[in-house]
Amino acid sequence: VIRTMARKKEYIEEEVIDKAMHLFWHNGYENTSMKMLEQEMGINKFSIYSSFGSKHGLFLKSLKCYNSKIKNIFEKLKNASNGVEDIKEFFYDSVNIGSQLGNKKGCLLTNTYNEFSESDDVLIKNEMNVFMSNLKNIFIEKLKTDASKSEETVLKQANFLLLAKHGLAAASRVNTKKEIEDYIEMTFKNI
Amino acid sequence: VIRTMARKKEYIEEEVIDKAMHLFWHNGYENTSMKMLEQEMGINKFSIYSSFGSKHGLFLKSLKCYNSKIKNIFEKLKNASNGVEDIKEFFYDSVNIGSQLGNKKGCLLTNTYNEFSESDDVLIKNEMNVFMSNLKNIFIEKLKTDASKSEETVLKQANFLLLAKHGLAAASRVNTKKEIEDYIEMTFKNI
DNA sequence: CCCAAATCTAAACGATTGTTTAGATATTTA
DNA sequence: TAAATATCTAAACAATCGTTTAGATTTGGG
Repeated sequence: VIRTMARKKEYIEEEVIDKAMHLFWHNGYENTSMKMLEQEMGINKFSIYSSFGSKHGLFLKSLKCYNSKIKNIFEKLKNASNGVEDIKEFFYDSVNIGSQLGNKKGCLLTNTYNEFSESDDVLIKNEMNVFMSNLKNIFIEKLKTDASKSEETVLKQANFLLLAKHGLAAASRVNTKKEIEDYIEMTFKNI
Repeated sequence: VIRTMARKKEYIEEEVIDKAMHLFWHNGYENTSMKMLEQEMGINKFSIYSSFGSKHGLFLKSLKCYNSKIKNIFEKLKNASNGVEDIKEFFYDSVNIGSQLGNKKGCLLTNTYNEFSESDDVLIKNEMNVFMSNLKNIFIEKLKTDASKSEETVLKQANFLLLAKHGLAAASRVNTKKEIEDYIEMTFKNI
């Protein structure tokens, strides 16, 4: 005899993941406790564990949630056709999306990259590396649209932009909008 | 009757602070436990508390220890006289000092800045702000040696370099030496 | 209508956090 | 040498960490 659904969940998983994601974004992984997650998500520990298995599982789900939030600015960059100028706009989009999604600073992925840089968490480090190499490939593709650049130049500039993007995300947590704009403008002067 | 020294300390404070500093540098504040500090410093909790009051106090001492370690590359920058070229060398010195002092990545002050960016720890945030504004002032002074730059340009470039330095320290934790060198070279191309 | 199953609340779990304390040990001075 | 005191070891402290469990509550199918 197959029995189906009994009692229904009183929350929507996507909604509570979104709330958890914002908390991790603001505090980082280690400085976000289950107690804080209970309060922010509006459900208790039992529900969190039955839905996501562990704090770590919830964090991975939050990273995927963040990825889907920023997907459109990646798509925008991919589909654009003005080369370097599009990358510059991508930089602006990247720092602006934080204020759009609840006035958060920096980038959750970059924050995570930094927090876990000395860790040996394979799952998360892999997630980070995929993100980084994807971004680098997009940069390369965009830079290649300028046929006058040698392949060596393209690679060098892609590396430069990758570090600049990483640094910008880190710095944007503690610097003003004006300073950030100046930084982006100066960065692309060199390309 | 005034009584003086009884039993002697079996450790030198400066030495154990140095070891604590390296541990904080590697793991950050929150991810360094008293247990780890006991092992690394080679003394037990009682001694740590009697010498430094608290984990927080020990961390502040570690920051000061780090400051004294990097003091000479700051002095070198101040006393040099080739303008922007000196700042560039300062960037190289900054990333190299980590490998000199025990193969550590990034900069303890920048790591701390990032870890405490959303905290309300006044003492530490103040320490960070002093460091940042000092650095900015040095940049300004160096940039001013080129009389052809307007004051506005000097300020803009100083801001740019400050963020670039911050970003470099963050990125240097996860990037290769080659990528970092490329980044520095590109950064100073148009300054 | 009743029983099985899923979800809820709320308490307890052992481990670890930073911090404190009790008592043994060593050193100095009178 | 004896009394005073600073430093040592090692255990205990309360609070919090992430995780699990026991039991009440709701739901749906037979």
